Order: sequence, then structure tokens, then C-alpha cells
Amino acid sequence: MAYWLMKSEPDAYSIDDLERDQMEPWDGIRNYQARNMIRDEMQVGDQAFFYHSSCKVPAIAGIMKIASAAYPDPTQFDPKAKHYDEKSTADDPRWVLVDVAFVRKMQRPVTLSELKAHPGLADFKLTQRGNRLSIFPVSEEHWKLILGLE
DNA sequence: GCCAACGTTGGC
DNA sequence: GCCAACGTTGGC
Repeated sequence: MAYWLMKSEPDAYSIDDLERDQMEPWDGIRNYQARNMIRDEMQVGDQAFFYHSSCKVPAIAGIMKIASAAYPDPTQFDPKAKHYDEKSTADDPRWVLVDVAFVRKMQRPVTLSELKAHPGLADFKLTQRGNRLSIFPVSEEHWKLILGLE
């Protein structure tokens, strides 16, 4: 089983929204590297940190579970959607998503500044400069270390 | 709102 | 295939 981190702006969709909805299609991914990981590597049952980005206190806010195989992101075909892609076709969809299921909120958010300060996380992707990927794998070692911080 | 660090696009 | 221009991400 693999571990992941997935970013979302809490103003758009937060861990509280996922707790309410329980299950949600993680749509809007429009980056090829992220797409390839969703399509080729994510497995049902994998666990993922829910990270709140672009907000007052950027932090890991909760845990969720990958709940479906990858399938075409319907928002790419919707001209009114924010992430509409006019070049994508139903025959050859460019973007995929997975459903995610709520597992739990962190006992308390583990903030970005804490993660940055921890010597054991020097090579954690989130805290490395220039990191912009909205989805990336987390090693088991880092996963457990972060769980120990909450 | 600023800006660094990318990724994408398109002319050549 | 190069690279300048442009768009996006996301912390601060």
C-alpha cells in the first residue's frame, strides 16, 4: 500500500467538506506528472494526507483513502467548468481523477512550518523549494513520522 | 499583492 | 528543438 499527499485550497474544498461529503471525486488535476501518478500508480486502499494550501496556515489537515480506480475527469468536458479543456475528447480523455474517501481529521493540523523545521523531513517533497506538484507520493517513513507529530 | 519557480505554448 | 512569453502555484 502506498501513501500520498494531495493539496487543496480549503476555500475551494477543505477537510471539513470531505468529512461532510464522506466521498468526493478529486477533480481539476491538470498537470501531466500528477495525472500520470493518478493513472499509473494510485491503488484503491492507498492512503493520502489532505493538505490545505494557499491559506492562512498551510497544513496537513487530515487523512483520506483512495476509493476508486482512475477514470476520466468529467469537468474537462464541461465548458462552464473552471478546468474545462477544449482539446480533450471523450474518445481520448486527457485528464483523470480518483474518488477519495474521508478517513479522519488530524488530531490537530500539522503545519507547514513544523514540517519545515523537522530534521527528519529535510527530503520531504512538500518542504523542498520549487515544489508545485499538487499530488506526490509520501514514503512510509515520512508518513509515520508525520503521524507522530499530530 | 508580490514574486520565485516552474510548466506550457507557439513562433521560428 | 530552442527559447521567449505567458500562465499557474503557493508561500509569504
